Amino acid sequence: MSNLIDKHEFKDSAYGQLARIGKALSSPKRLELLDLLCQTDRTVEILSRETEMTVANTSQHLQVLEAARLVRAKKQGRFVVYSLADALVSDFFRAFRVLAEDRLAEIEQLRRRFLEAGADLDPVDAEALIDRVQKGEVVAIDVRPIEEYKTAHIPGALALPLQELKRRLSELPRNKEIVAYCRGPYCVLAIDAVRLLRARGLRAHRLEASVQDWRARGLPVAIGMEQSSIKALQRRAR
Amino acid sequence: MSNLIDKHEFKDSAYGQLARIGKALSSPKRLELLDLLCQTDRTVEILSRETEMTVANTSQHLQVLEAARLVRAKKQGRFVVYSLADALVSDFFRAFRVLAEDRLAEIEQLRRRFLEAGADLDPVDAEALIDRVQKGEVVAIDVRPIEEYKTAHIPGALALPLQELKRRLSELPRNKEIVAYCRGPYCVLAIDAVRLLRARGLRAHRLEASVQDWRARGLPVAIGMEQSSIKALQRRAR
DNA sequence: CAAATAATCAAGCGAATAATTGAATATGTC
DNA sequence: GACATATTCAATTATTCGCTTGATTATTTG
Repeated sequence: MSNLIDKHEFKDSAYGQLARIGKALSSPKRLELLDLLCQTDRTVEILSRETEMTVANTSQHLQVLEAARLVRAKKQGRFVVYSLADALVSDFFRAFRVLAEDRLAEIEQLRRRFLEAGADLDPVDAEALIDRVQKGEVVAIDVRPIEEYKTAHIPGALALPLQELKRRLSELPRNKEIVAYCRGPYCVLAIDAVRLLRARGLRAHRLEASVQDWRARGLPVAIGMEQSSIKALQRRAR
Repeated sequence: MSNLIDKHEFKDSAYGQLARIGKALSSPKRLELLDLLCQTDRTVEILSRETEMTVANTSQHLQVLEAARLVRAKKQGRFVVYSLADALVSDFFRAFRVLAEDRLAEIEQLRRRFLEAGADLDPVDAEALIDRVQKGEVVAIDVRPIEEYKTAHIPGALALPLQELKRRLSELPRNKEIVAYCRGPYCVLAIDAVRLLRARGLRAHRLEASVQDWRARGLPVAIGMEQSSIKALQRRAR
């Protein structure tokens, strides 16, 4: 009977365990890491570069997330690849974001202040997008790094990472509307892409939703590379 | 253009705002307060008594929750009544608890160690409960404080706060099965109730679900006082 | 208007946390 | 087996957090 615990211990440690998850979500940098891992798996070094932290610091934050069982570490050769512990975590993170945006008007204000310069980057209606892509009315481009595209992307979207966008402008039709998307509301890749495209005289818009938001609405998601993107790569290789 | 912000500021403060919610959820005591407020509104003093904290400390924690817009304070006379900012918060808290239980096996172990003494307090099948209550096969009792019962309870359940249980034992039929419920998995009221009833020779079981869990499953919820509970009160008044 | 009550504020202390730095541990390559 | 690379560990510092104590601000009651 030595391992019996009393009411207070029970309550305190039950809430204490819950708080472990809360603590993991209480640091901006950890949330950024989690958001990145929602897109695709990554090594410590890549994560440290993307979040602009030292490797040691990144490693420590990742260990906090791991202790809360939100992410998992897997050793591959001399790399350690971190990934979400479960798809449920991605869903939860989205719910967390929605709650936060709902509660904290400050986030919305921030976004507006940031977007002010680029005028309206008119968010696009998600439901209508797939049809218009299939009909060839618009070209959807995924401006995230290629690994994230491979993990999951919007069906019919062209893989066109922001870094390559300037060099590959000729691949885009000048007479069609272009819709760019990235990791979601806090990601600036699509915003940059739209600004660049508009500066070159193209009709570009931004889809604010991420692939995860897309999936959460019950819309289909594609994985791997698509023919159109492979062809584009081959054209460039020549 | 002075209020424009750059990418880094945007990203940092967006995640910073998110982290405010995370911080609010990172303290066991704050989670306990939130869990209590999911049941019903309360004044600072009552909350401080229920969580066994000083009033000043309770007040401070509540202000953190308020800053994260998870709860709302309303001055009523010389009391300040805190309540959930929104019903969404209750849903989110449940999702948070589910995620935590899913991730942290430690919580389940804790519960098992705690329940060991009382043997199995056989959790009851929620779906079947309503029918059995209506057919008169079982008596459901809500052992939370009466205010929480009034805010929301399982239809047909008798309001029988744990504190009054000992005195009002005679109201319970000795030949029927009794199902007690309280605030949910981390609440010990129903556990105590079942132990007491069993010690008196009654056939008692515990429903682990809270009213909120009940509602989340799409099952009906009643508010206010029910006839059966009012009659019981009147019988006692005579 | 004074007394009592409810809640908040302000100051202070010890513990926990985030980030830096440099060393240590694996792992793969020459 | 020496070396380079990826990651973690350990020690340090500045900051933040949780909690206590005592004073202060509202509001009701006598």
